[in-house]
Amino acid sequence: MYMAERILVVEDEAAIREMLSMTLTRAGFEIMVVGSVSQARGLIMDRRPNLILLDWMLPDTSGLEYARILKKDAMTREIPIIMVTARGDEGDRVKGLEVGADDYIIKPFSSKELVARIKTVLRRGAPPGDNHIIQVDGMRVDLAGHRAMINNTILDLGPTEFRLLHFFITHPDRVYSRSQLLDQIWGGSICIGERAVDVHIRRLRQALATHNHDQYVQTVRGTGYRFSMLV
Amino acid sequence: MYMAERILVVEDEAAIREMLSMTLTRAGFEIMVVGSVSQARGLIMDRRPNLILLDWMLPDTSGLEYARILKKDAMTREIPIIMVTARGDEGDRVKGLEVGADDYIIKPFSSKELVARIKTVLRRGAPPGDNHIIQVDGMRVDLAGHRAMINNTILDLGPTEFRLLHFFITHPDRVYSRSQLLDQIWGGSICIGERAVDVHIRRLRQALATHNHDQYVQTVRGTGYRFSMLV
DNA sequence: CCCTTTTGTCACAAAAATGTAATCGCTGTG
DNA sequence: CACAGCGATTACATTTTTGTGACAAAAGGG
Repeated sequence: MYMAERILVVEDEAAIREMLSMTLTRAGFEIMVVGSVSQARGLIMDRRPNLILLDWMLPDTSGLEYARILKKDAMTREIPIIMVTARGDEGDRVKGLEVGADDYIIKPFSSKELVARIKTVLRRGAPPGDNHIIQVDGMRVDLAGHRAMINNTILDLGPTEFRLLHFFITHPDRVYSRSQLLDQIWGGSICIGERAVDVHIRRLRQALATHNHDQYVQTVRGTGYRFSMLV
Repeated sequence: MYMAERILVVEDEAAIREMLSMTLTRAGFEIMVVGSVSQARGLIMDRRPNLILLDWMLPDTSGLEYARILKKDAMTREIPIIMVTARGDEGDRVKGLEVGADDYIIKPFSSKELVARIKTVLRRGAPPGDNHIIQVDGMRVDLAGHRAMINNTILDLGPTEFRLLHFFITHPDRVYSRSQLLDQIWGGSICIGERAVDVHIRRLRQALATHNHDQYVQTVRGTGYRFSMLV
């Protein structure tokens, strides 16, 4: 099962927005489009994108500023950013890259070029050397190494269980319904019975249980599941 | 007292030069910037750098050629080199590594990535007198001699397997997708089926298995492969 | 130009992951 | 206590992904 990469487009010009959504959808990406940084903030926490296409000029905060914020927050640092700029000014490009953007593209651009760059950046992944490891109470999730550990013992997880644990550990203390989890972990546009979530929750619990950490995955009757350190 | 590492940047594009000097200075390096190989020659004797950042395309001598010269001269052989290549030159990177470059980075790159790579290469720093041999847990990869050994026994590897092992051993504990490996080891602009990676992984494993070191090459289902000392 | 080595592809085998459905078990309610 | 509602568990068929061996094309080396 191929899972589409999710791209967040932050762009205020309606015409460009339209063009982008058509191009990217046709290229097989799942896209979310917003017109301002404030809208982006809300979305990004709930539906973490694999890449952000960020316009330089925006109505509220400037794209540059937002990129800086994103790259400062450990939560979002890993998400690659492509800046979209109207000017060909080299100075802008330098500033953009300096803030931590991964690439930039100058308007007007061909859709082919855009898609090519997006694919390159996605494939490149995070730079080597900075192993962004999330660690909570003896539990570690290493996204780059695609490994989960408890007290230095490697946890044996299937792909879906790994994604589930990663999602949970980055979104603790909050209940998610089965359909929300399907959206988040399986991707937006799939059709799977909700009960499948139960099964994967169980598989995750089983893996955690070997180290007596299964109490962190909690059932909220009638609502869904929650990951929390508090018992 | 800590002495800043000195980096020589050889780059002809003014914009990139500017970005590099700002980035590297802020990262705490002492930097020297020149625009051509001939300028570099003069400087390098007077003020020996700890690392050279070398553009692939230069006005006089090509970066590749200069790297070869540097690596041939006993005086400069120990200085690590990072090649900077433009998108599209990717196919040639193999040559860069073979000539003795320690790493390469593709334009455009984020400043974060660059700094991370520089630090990695500097940390790796070859002990004096040692002809660039990377050694981990009884495994040795001798880039100059194009040989790999385990416990003083020479491993019989094909060229591709050698590059694969070299890449893995210098980038451990991190999963790489098949397409990333194709990029890194074969070069970006080639068209090869992704499954070719499987085959070479297998050949590498076979070679390592004769010394019971094959468990280090690990499959991460649905994602790619990883080299790690941790089982 | 012949011979050897290296490479990439393919087809099939093997293994692992996944989603479903049937069943079991708990909990609260009337 | 029977029942309904909901989650837990299990088994299993299916699908997806990887491993493996054979093979022919390509690349080098004499």
